[in-house]
Amino acid sequence: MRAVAGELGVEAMSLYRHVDSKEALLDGVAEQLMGEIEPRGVSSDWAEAVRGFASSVRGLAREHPQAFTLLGMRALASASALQPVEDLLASLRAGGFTPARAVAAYRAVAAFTRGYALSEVAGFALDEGSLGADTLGDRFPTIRALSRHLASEPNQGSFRAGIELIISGLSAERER
Amino acid sequence: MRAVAGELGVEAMSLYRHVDSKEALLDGVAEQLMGEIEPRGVSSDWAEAVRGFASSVRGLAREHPQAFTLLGMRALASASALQPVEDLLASLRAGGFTPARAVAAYRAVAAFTRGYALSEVAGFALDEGSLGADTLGDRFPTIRALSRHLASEPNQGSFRAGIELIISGLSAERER
DNA sequence: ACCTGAACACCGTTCAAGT
DNA sequence: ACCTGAACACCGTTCAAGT
Repeated sequence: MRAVAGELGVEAMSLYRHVDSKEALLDGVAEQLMGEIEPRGVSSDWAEAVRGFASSVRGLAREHPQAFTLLGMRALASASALQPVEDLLASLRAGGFTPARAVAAYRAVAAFTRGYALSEVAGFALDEGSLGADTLGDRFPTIRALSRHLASEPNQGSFRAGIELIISGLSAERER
Repeated sequence: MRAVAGELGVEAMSLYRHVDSKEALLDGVAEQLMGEIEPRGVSSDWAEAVRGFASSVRGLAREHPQAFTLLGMRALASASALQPVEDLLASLRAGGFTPARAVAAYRAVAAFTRGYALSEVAGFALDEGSLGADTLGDRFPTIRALSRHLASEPNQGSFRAGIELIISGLSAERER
């Protein structure tokens, strides 16, 4: 609070005229962050809407890695934070998903995206350097054998592959 | 630190004999938490290994919701935290995934699981009560229409559905 | 209405000193 | 080797008082 106030050229106590507590202020930051996602409207292609939602959220994480952490364990319910959710759900419904399946699809996409973005911000950190190579070889032969792949930069590819996996699963489900 | 020390019947400064800082202590808690997952060994059924990994991690979140938050933004690399990862990767390799595809599959599963568990701990909070019903109806018609489904308790079903989606996507990919 | 001084009850951490 | 007293430089927050 003191730092924020300092940035505004004011004393810490002044902030309490405008927010109830530090936690409420951080809630506001998180909502503001989600509000940065530019609305895409309802897409006629549900898979494209999934890709758009996911890459928008990941973009937030890359632009504001510190603040993104706040989204990790907060349930947002402000108007600005809900627009992207509305658009995605509407696209899924328009794409032929039943209400129950649209919600399930949304949750799967949101969970993957949130988890991936947080992992990326934290650093995946399974490269060979971060462990004693000896115990690694003995106890974790597979991790050792795959260390080259695990160490590769968390890149666009690995993220895209994940959402395509989910989209592929959703397509299969939709056809049944 | 003062609270932890109190729990141990000791003064706060004593802890610094054993840990470098509060952050290091929290790293230790996170690693201990992951270490609570009982090893399942290498499964001959990769899909079953995916289900086991995912439900183990989610079980952690439900048993220790507060501590689980620590996993949200930490990259773990301790031996105890790596055993479940080793087992899953080994099962995927044994199941016929190439090194690159096994790593991609692991990342997708881990990201979804982490994201879902964190959302569940935070509370999904998209029920009708958490928003002014008026603005909801006007600006977010789809959320409003789906509010009954969105409000439903984050249950076993919604989680299972998500991993089955990923497993289904992985199966399709594996066959290509 | 908005800001501030002074104060309260805390933090994590260091360091010299104790046993 | 392990613990502690005292102290430092901080926190978030309240409240009466200022303009």
